[in-house]
Order: sequence, then C-alpha cells, then structure tokens
Amino acid sequence: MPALPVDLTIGELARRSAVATSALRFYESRGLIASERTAGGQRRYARPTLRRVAFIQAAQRVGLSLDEIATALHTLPDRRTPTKADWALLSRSWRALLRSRIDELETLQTRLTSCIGCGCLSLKTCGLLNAGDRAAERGSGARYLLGDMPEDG
Amino acid sequence: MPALPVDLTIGELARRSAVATSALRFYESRGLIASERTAGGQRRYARPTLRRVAFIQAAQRVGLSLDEIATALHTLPDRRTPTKADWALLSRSWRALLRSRIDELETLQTRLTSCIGCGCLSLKTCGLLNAGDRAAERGSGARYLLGDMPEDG
DNA sequence: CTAGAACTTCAAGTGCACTTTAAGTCAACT
DNA sequence: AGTTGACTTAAAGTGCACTTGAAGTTCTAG
Repeated sequence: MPALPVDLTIGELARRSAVATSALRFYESRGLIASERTAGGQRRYARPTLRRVAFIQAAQRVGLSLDEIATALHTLPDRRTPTKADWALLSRSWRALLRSRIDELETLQTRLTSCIGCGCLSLKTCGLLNAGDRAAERGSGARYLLGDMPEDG
Repeated sequence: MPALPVDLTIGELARRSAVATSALRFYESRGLIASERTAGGQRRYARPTLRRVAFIQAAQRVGLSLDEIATALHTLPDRRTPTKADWALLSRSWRALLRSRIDELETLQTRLTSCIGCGCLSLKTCGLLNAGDRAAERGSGARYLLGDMPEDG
C-alpha cells in the first residue's frame, strides 16, 4: 500500500469528488480537467485535479455553464496551486454573479410576499403576476418580474 | 378595430407575454395553458391566459420545472381569476423554495468572501474549494459547498 | 377576390450536461 | 495464470425546454 499515491485513477477521483466517472471523462473531453495515461492507456489524475473538480462543482452552483467554467479554468494554472491573485480575480466575478442572482430572487420574494398579503390578483395591478400585457389597449403592462419598472398604469 | 377583443390569437398572446408562439403551443401541449378554436381551427386564448403565462414565467424564475408548474397550475381554476386562497397556498410554497435557494447562494457567497480574504487555497482547509476528498488518507474532506459540515480534519 | 400575413400540424432538430451501452483491455489479487 | 473489477472508446440515448422546417390552411385588408 503506497502511503501517498501521487496520481488518482478515474474511479478514485470519482469517489472523492462524488462525480461520476462518465462525467469526469466528459469534463476531460471538454477540456475542464486533464490526465496523463499509464502504459496501458488508463487515465491518471494529478491530485490538484480534485480541487479543479471541486471548483467545477462550486461554479455550477453559482450558475455557470461548463463553457464558462472552462474559460475560468483556463485562466488558472493547469497542474499547480493557483495563486492568491488567480483566485481573487475569479472569486470577485463569482461574487458579482451571485449577488445579482440573489438580488433577483430577493426581489421575487418581496413581490411574492406583498402579493400574499394583498391578494391583488388583478392583471392590471399585481406586480408579481402581471408580467407582460404591454400592448394592451389600457397599457397595463409592467413586467415587474422580468426586471422592468412600471412606466404606465 | 374591436375595442376590447375578448380572446387573443396566439400571435397577440406571444407579443404581450414576450413568449414565442412555438413555446405557447408547447405549453398548451403540456397542459399549462388552454385555448378554444375558431371555426377554422385557429387557437383563441381567453384573457386570463395572459396571467397564466406570466405565472409560468415567474415560476420558472423561482426555479420550477414545467412539470411542477403544471401541477401548480392544476390547483388553480382554468379560466377564472384565482381566489386569494388559491394563491396563498401556491405562493407560500414558492416562498419556501425561494428562501432555500437564496440561503444556498448566500452560504456560497459567504464562503467565497472568506476565501477571497484568506487566500486559503489549500485542499485541506479551504471550505469553498475543498469539496470532496473524503476518502483521502488524511481525512481532509469537508464538502462545505455541497452543504455538509466538516467532521474531521 | 386575392395577396400575404398569420395561422395549423407533425416530426425532427437544438443545446446542455451528462448517462448508457457495447465490445473490448488493463490491473490487482490469489 | 486466472478471475474479477476497473478501466478504455465511440456512439447513441436521456431529459428538459423549446425551436425549426415543411407543407398546407385561415384570416384580413385592399
């Protein structure tokens, strides 16, 4: 039993990251992670790959597509620990993304709350439900939910 | 020009809801909205359909699948304005969903923030990046990002 | 009445993120 | 050496939410 195996098989990486081997191969095909091969052709992942996979998972939770994550990962070094500067750059853009997504949901929550209270189910005045009758003859549309401010009605 | 046409063509509904006609037909095929037909077989939507479509959009923003939205819509009346009680029931479950999603993102945000500050890019200690090395020989896994609490390391 | 926009259906296609399948090879243990 | 589990590839399949295409019909303005 080697005390600290330098590289991981795809199965080990899968177990430790809780990501299916098929997903790991898919990530590799998309350039999100990289491996070396044994003489027999099997993948061996360097240990930092574990961190890369964790990064991918985190980024997905933040709401990024695999393409966006790939772009982000390409700004990080391949097989070394990222520097504080590498990370700060990425994490700041994530913060902004998270902030806007949270804000969006908070707005939705607020409108939902006020709708529960007021029972305003009218198409003309309910800020939550009234999301699109822009061209109506009375000009009632407001589209609060989609981020617009009311301009009429 | 009729002053207040009772029913909407699919094109009018599309323009006013900013949802493509193909999407509206798709919604109808999935039972999310309903129409009546002209003698010639064209769809005509009752005005409350506008509200239903707005509801669908809102629910998608909250994070529901079309199937879940269909279920929710089936608890609402088909062609009349929903009652305050109808709505309160639905909106409360939305509130809970939104709350948990917001909480999840806030947690992510907090961890991201502390990571920016500490620069802790170590696989052993970084709560944000260290999301899975559970089986490692040093027992370093914590999986903060995925919602677990650290039990070791 | 006629042109053309808007509509109809059904089937197939799209993009994302994977998973599954099939047929075969490699690695580790006994 | 043999068995078993883990691995390999390429291609096809899945689920969601639609979109696109083809071929034909209806509606409306002039």
